[in-house]
Amino acid sequence: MGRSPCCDKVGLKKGPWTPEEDQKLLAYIEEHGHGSWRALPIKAGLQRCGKSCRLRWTNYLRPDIKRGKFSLQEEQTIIQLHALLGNRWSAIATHLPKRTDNEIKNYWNTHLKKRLAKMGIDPVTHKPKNDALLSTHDGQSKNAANLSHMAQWESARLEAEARLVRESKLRSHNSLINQLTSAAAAAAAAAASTSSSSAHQLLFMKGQSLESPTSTLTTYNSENVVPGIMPSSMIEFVGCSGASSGDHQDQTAAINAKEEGDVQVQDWKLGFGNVPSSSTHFGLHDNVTWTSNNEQVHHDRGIGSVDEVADQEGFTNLLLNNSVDRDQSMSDGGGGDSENGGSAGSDYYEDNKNYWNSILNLVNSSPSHDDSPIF
DNA sequence: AATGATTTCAACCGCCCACGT
DNA sequence: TACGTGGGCGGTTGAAATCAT
Repeated sequence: MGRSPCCDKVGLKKGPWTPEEDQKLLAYIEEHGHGSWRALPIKAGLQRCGKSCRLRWTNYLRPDIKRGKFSLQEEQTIIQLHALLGNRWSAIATHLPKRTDNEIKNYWNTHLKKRLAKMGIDPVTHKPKNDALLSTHDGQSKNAANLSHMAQWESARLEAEARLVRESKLRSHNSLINQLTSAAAAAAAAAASTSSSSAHQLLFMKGQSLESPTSTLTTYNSENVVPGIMPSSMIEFVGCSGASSGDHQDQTAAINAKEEGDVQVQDWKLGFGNVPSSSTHFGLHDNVTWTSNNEQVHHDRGIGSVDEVADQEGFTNLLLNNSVDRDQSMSDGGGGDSENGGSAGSDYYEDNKNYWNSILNLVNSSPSHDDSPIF
């Protein structure tokens, strides 16, 4: 049906905001709240359209915005949530308090996307570009069935969880939560009973809902489709709130990770099997302090070439690290082989477990309960 | 120091959805 | 049910900053 412009563009200012305009907007909102964005500019004495005012407020002037460099934890969260949610920046932003969707989007496009690409990971699908790596291990077929079941089950569950988080922000209907959870479980059980022959394909479920084995869940919302599932061993979410308190050494190891270093694909390949947990320690703690809110305070330091390498490795290894947060919640999936298992298949399975668990932790630790809007 | 290339990010644009009438 | 409106979202743009030569 088309849409009329949000405002009459004639005579309205565009482009960068001046400090005076910022001050007017801030003062007005602080006193009155934004109310109707369309009506706001006139009331506030601004020659801007309401949409521009809203954007300026939400992306820049809002007092609860954290600006500046993204921490490693934030980077990991973005990457994992992007694997889960795709380019749904606002949904991702709900898991990163004080960061705006616009900022996250920009950071993804300018930093993380390129970094993943350099690591040999397709930033769109979160699949390794050379996924032959995944199919040549002896003994892997033994785990394929379990993996596919687990992947399907978790995918279904994650869809429900992600949905749940969003819904809970809009309204707190516990009954809906129960419905979604049970629906996810039921659908997943049905999906698992029809597992295909290719665990590989199931693990890396494509972005289209038609290709998703969990598409049965879309009865309640088609947008829940998981757009891309990252190879599970690639990323271990170290800093999720449920298990982060003891991991500051690992976190600090890669803080200040220098962007666009020479990330070796070999690193990724290595990590796909076994990454020694000790490899994530670089002893850079001196340069970072942590607040009680788990936020980092960066101290100035020169980053020499050695540091750059170490930092980049830190980022890489934190992405690849599979040593943290062993979780028992998936005990029905893999027959109990431990992290000490030597076979590539076992590691592969274990890594999947960790990846899914980390995302579950991430979703479960959603900040949705404490980030109420100011206005 | 000058210049061109590249990167960053604030801001805009157009589309979509929810809601009211 | 159809339509109008407001708000939100994701993609894109372009000026400014930074880097490389």
